[in-house]
Amino acid sequence: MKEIKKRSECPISFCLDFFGDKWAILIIRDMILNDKTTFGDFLRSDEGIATNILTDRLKMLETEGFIVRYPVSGKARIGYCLTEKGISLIPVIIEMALWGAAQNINGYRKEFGIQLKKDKAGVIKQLAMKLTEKYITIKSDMENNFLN
Amino acid sequence: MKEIKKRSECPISFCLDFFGDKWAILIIRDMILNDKTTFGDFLRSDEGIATNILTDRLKMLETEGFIVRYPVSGKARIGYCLTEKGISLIPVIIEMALWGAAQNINGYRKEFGIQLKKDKAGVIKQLAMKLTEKYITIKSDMENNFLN
DNA sequence: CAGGATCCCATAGGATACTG
DNA sequence: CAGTATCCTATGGGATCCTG
Repeated sequence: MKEIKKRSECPISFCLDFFGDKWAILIIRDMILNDKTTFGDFLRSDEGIATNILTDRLKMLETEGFIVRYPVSGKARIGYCLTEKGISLIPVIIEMALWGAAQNINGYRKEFGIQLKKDKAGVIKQLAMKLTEKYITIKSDMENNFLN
Repeated sequence: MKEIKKRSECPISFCLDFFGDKWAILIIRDMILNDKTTFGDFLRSDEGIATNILTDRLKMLETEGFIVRYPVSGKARIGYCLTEKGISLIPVIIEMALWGAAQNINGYRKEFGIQLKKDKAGVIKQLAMKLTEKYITIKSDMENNFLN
């Protein structure tokens, strides 16, 4: 598994050492903005991640405490959900989205960029609430199943 | 020179395709937060960038319009300065710093994180003003030298 | 469908020595 | 001091096939 190497005590460098991994962030993005939860969901993103890379990054994100695995019913029997630590990345992701949208005005998410500019704090709060709620539900479900 | 590959139309992916380069961001960080301007300055950062990598990234950042080279007097005859495009990265850098500081509370920049939490908008504005002023001065200097 | 296993190669980037 | 050049190795990651 690709491991995170801390190169210095600088918080920005620290952030980059994790965050600099392009694939990992795209998975987080998909969870935050696109409501994706399963292996297949992530696989189908436009950037075209390979299965071995996806497996690797999901493991890494789980090991580092950004996401948790949980059982689901249906064809895909595994889901992934952001933890509090994962949710804490929302502001960084949003700031990246704003910058990317500003540079890349023809991108298909121009609307999203504009919405963000209007009400960044609101969007962040709303996303965080939604994801936290989901996380809490899943956590309690898992604890209950464990007890039974 | 390492080239930037755009993998999709997503603004976050777009941001990552550039921003995901850990070395490039550390150079930008040094310019924004540590007032570094010369090759030697960047070389001396804690993360220990190699000379070939540094050269490569400086070229890339210049090509992509994030920085400009300018002549200076003294031992180091070349300086680097952020353009408007480079300055536009401040909010992303700051958000990363905040996240990094929150995760890595023992880092030597805890104080910086706390200051940021108290007055993020103010810090961003102040940094942007300072850097813009510098950029404008250097730009007009260079234009004058070119005319003479 | 989730993910493991393999093969294989392009390339990032460290170390080091050199130049103007 | 600001790069250049070269060598060399680790590894990221694409493609493909396999399994429970």
